[in-house]
Amino acid sequence: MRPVTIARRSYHRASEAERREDLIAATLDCIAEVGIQGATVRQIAARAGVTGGLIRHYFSTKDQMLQAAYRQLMSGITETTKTAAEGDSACTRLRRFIVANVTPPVTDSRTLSLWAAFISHIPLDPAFAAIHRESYMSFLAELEALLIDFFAERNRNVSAAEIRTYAIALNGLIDGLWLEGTLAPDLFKDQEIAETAIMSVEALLRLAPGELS
Amino acid sequence: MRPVTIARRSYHRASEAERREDLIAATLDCIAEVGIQGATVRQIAARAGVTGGLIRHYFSTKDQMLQAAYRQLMSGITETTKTAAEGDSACTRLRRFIVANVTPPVTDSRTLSLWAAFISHIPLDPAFAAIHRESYMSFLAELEALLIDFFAERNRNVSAAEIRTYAIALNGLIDGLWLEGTLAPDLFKDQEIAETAIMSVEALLRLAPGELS
DNA sequence: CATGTTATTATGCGCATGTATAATAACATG
DNA sequence: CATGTTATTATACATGCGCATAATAACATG
Repeated sequence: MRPVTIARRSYHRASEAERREDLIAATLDCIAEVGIQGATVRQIAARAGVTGGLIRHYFSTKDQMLQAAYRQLMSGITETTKTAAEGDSACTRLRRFIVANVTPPVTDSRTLSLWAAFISHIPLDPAFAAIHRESYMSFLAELEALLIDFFAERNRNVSAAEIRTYAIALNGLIDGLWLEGTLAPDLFKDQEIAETAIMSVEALLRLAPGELS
Repeated sequence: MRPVTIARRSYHRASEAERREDLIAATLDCIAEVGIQGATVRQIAARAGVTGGLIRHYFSTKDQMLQAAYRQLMSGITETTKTAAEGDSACTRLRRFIVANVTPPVTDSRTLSLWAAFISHIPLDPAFAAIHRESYMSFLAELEALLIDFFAERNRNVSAAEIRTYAIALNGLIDGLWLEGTLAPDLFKDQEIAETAIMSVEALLRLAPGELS
């Protein structure tokens, strides 16, 4: 046999940060499109434009890559809603925060599919449970801060314990409406979920109807 | 070679109904314990006490078995809470229904893990979406019936549209509290979730504090 | 421009997967 | 008690999986 030169793919050496980002993005894309079962190392690598072996260079195991993807998903959601919650008055900020959580781009079937896939791993793997806990507590803290400002603005005296209870209830309501509104959007009229959210929060906080609008 | 008699497992011929039930139960057990990734045909069969090949005798594909399992999971939950919602007055029935939804055995990490695993398949597979829709609408109908009775009992006139809005909001709240209370039970004091649920529903329905207890 | 480092490709291994098919044990029926 | 039906076991097959390792192309450095 004479020596044969085997053609080899040319490639680009990326920085660690951007390669990791690409791999995580590809992981999320894969899970969203073909489920966590179909999100194989090879598929993810293909979607990221690299070959399978590279993954082990950035993540010691596939599971660790999944955890990184979960972390990024949740911090992305938190970021989006936090950005939406801006405005002059505390009332406006609270309203915008609520609406943002039950409106696109947060109500998106891709996001939901990803969220659920990771949620189902929480009882099986402590690492996923820790990530959930962190993002849940951060969400709760954000909500509590908004509520404190809101009540201060109205000179209504509310104890820390009450704030916490309100935050838990509001978070539950928002989560549930987000879930159902995203899972079966055609069951609801346009804006129905957002309007229901606002009306319900007014009631939950014992405000007068329309006080939040 | 002389003829060899190969030993073969002895077995019991079960009725179609009970075998299907066993297989579905084994499927749910498997998903809950090792996730949807680990729930392989062989593992499920082993847990049901049969060999792998049998599954194809009852389900034409693994996916169809998963769908059957999802259907059974949801109808089980619906059944449990419906049974809990009994009592003399509509007020009692409504209160018990709410509490049942955020209290064991419904708040159970096994149930949650199963629920989430299936939810994540909804955007990927219309068959799962149909099952979700059916169970959601049945839940909503149950809630609306309870609310109609409740308002009738108090001679409070509420339109059908308002009933629907209330049901959507209550369902969201219940779902969300169930979710968070089950995912991280240690974050909450004993009964905190159930008490928050009752207080919140009172507020949502614009009742006086304590009116539901 | 030569050299060393390493990010990336390429390839292989052992094993598990879902499904198809043939043999057979269990039971129903007459 | 003989016979036919079929639920169940057993086995095989092609494929894909996660992970390990060796070769190499790309780039940084002097």
